[in-house]
Amino acid sequence: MTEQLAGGDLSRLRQLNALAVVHVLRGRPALTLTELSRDTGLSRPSTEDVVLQLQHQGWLEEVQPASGGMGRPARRYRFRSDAGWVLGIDIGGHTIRVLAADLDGEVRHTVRTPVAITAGRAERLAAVDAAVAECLAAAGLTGADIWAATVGTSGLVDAAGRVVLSVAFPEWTGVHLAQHVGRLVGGTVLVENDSRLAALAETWRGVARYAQHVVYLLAGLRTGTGLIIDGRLHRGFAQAAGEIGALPELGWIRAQEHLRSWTGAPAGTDPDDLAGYVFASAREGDRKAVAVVRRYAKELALGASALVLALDPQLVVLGGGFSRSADVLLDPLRREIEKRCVRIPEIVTSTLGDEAVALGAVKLSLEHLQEHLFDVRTGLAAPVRPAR
Amino acid sequence: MTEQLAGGDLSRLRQLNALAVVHVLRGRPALTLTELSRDTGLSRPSTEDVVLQLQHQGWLEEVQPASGGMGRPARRYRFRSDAGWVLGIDIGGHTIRVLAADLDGEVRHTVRTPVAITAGRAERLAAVDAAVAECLAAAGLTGADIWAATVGTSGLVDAAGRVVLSVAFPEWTGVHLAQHVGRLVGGTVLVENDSRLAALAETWRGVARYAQHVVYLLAGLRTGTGLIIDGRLHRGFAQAAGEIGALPELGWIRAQEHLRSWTGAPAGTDPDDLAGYVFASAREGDRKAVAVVRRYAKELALGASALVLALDPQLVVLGGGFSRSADVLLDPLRREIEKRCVRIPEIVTSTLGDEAVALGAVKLSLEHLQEHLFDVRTGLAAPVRPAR
DNA sequence: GTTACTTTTGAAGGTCTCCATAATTAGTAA
DNA sequence: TTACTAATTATGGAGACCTTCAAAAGTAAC
Repeated sequence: MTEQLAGGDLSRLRQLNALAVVHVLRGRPALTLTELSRDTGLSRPSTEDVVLQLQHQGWLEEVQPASGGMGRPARRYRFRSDAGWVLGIDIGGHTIRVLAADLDGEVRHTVRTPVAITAGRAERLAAVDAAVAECLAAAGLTGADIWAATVGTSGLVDAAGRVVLSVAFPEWTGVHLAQHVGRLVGGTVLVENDSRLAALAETWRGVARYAQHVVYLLAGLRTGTGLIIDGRLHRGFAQAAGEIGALPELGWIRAQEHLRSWTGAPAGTDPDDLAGYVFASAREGDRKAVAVVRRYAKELALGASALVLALDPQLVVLGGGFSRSADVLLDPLRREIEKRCVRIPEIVTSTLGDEAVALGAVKLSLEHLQEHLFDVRTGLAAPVRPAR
Repeated sequence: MTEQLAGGDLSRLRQLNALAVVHVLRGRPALTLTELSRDTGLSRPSTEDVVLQLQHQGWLEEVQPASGGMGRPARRYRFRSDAGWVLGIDIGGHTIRVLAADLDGEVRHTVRTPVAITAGRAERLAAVDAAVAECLAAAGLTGADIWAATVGTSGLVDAAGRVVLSVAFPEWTGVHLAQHVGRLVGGTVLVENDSRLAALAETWRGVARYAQHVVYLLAGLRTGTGLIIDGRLHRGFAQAAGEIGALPELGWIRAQEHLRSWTGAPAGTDPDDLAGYVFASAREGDRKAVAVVRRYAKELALGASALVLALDPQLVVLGGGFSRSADVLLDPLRREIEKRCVRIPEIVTSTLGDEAVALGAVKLSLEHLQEHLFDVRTGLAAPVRPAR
C-alpha cells in the first residue's frame, strides 16, 4: 500500500535522530546543543552524542561561540552546506544560465552567457560547456565537487535525459544532454523541460510558495506548462504531462498567430520582437492592439481552463517572457478563465523572471539529493558525492 | 520540505517495529514467529517480544498451530482484521449499495436496495438508512463497530461532506451526507464523488492495479471522471478536480444529446434506456447507430484527450453504465484519442462493473484508517475505533 | 518403543541508545 | 572577589535489540 518504513535495531534509531538533527539545522544559522535539543525533542546528552558523530562524519562544523551572553558560552554547530554543490543550467534560446548553489539551496554564483538564437547544436553545447566551466571557476570548484546538476531545456525530454522532440529547435532533437553535461560534472545529471522547472521554482521561491496544486503557464514565443500536484512536479507516465497545447480544439499553436497578425509595428520587425510592440500598443490604448491581445488571451485561456478544470489548482501562475506584459495580459486572461471554470483559482504573475528555469533546475537537483542523501528509509549518507 | 519523521527514544523504535510486524501480517494468513522474523528483518527474540505485545494490545491473535510439519510445531499469529469494520456506501440513482469490509479490505457483507430514480431527498435518505441497518444486522454489528465509512454520491462534494451541487438530482444539492450517515455509524464519515471512488477502486482491485497515473472515465447517463495521480486520488484544492466536462468547447454536456437524438428505438422508450438501444443497434451493424455512437465517442474523447494530454496517464479506464457496451464504444474512443494525443496511453474497460463505487468507498475508508491507525509518524494506535 | 532428526521455544549475557539527574566549569554582573 | 547563569561533563539506569545455546516438542526411521 504505502511504502513501509522498516524497523530495525538501535542503529536505526540513531540514523533517524541524526537525520532529525540535520533537518533542524539545514538552512539555518549555527545552533547550540540546547537549541538543537529543544527543536529535535531529544535530550541534551543524546543531542550531543548525535552532533559529535555528525561532526566526525563531516556533516556538521563547530563555529565560534556567540559572545556576550549570560552563563557559560555554548558551543555552536552549523550544517556544512558547502560540503557539496549543485548546478542549475538553463539552456535558453538567447541565453545560457548556470547557477551554482550549496546544499542549502543558496545560490552562490551565477553565470549568464548570450548565445545566438540561430546557434546550432554544436555551438550551443559549446556555450554550455564554457558557461559551466566559468561558473565552476568562479566558485573555485571542479566538476568533481558537483553532487547533482539539472539541465532545463525546451522540448520533450525522456527519462534518460535525452531531448526527444524540440519543436522550436529541430536541430536540438536527439541531443543527449545528460550524457553531455555528465562529462563536465561528477554527480547525477537530470534533464527536464524548462516550463516544469519554472513551475517548480515558483513553488520554491516564487509566488506559489507553499501552494500544493499549481498550474504554471509559460507564455512567450513558445507556450508551455508546468504542473505541481500535491507539492510535487508532475511529469506523467512517460514525461509527457502538460502538453495540453497540442489539442487541436484548444489551439495553443494558433495562439501566437494572433500576435503575429499585428501590422502596427515598424516594417521589417523581427517576428520574435513583434509581441513586445503589440503589448506596448495595447498598453497605450490602441484598440486594435487591445483586441489582438484579447484574442491571444482567449486562446491561452482555453488551454489554461482545461488544466484548471482538470486539476483544480489553488493557483495559476503566469510566467515566461510575456509575463512582463501582465498589466495588459492578466485581466483578459482572468476574464476568459472565469467564463469557463467551475471554481476560479487565484491567477498571479511570476516574480522570478528570467531566473525561474535555472532556479527550478537548482531545486530539482536538491530534491534529487534529498532522496539519496537525507532519506528516512536509507538514513543519512556520508557527506560525499553520491554515486551516479 | 518533506514531512520529517521525528526521532525519539527507544519506545519509538518499538513503535516502528510493531508497525512493521502488523504491515507484514495484514492481508495474509497466520504466520509463525520465524516467518515474521524473516519478513520484518527483526531477530527471532525481538519479533516474539513485539508479537506478544501486539497480542496483548488486541491487534494479533494466536491460532491453532499447523499440523504435519517437521520439528516442533510453531505458534502462529494472525492479524485481527475483524477488530474493526468499514462501510462503503454507494448512493446511486436506481440502487443503494452498502458493503461491510474488515480491516483487510475483505468485503464480508453486501446489501443492494433498489430505489426509484424519482425518489426525493427524504425517501432516498431513508433507503440509505435501511440499507445500512440491514448490512449491519447481517454482519452482526452495530454502528459503534464501524471505524470509518465513506459515502459515494454524484455531484460536487465539499470537504465537510456536504453535496454542494448535484446536477442530476437538484433536490440532492445541500444534503449533509456526512452528518446524516454519522448518525448511523460511529467512526469518521467521508463523502466523495462517485466517479472518483470508482477510479480508486480500479487502482485497488480493478484493471488499473498498481498503475500510478490513471484517468478514469465514468460514461453513462452522466459523464464523470476520477484522476489518480502518483497512486493517490486527486481532488484538487477545493475538491473540484476532474470537471473537464464543464468546458464549453469540449462539450460533455452535448455528448449525451447525440445518443438521445437516436430515433430507431420503439416509440415511448424512456430516454434513460435509449442508450442501450443505440449500442445494441450499433452492435448489429446498423450504420446510423454506428454513426451516432461514433459522434458520442468523439465528444467523450475530446474531454478525455484533454485529460490525457494534461496528465499523461499510464492508463485510461472506461467505466460507468456504458462500459457494458465497450465492444462498440472502445474502438471509436481509442481512435479519437489517438488522433489528438502526443503519447497514447493504454485504454481499457473497467472490470468491476456496478460494484466499483462502493468498493472505492471501502478503499477510501481504509486509507483513512491507514493514516490514523497505522501511520509511521504517530505509531500504531490501540485497536479501537479512532475518535472522529 | 526407542532413537535420530528437525524446528521452535526459552533463557542468558551483552551492546547500544536513550533518558534523568547531579556535579563541574566558564563565562558575566555586581 | 562573590554571586549568578547556563553549558558541559559524569554517572546510573532503563528499554530494546542482538547473538548464542540449551531445552522442548513434534515427526520419521528403525
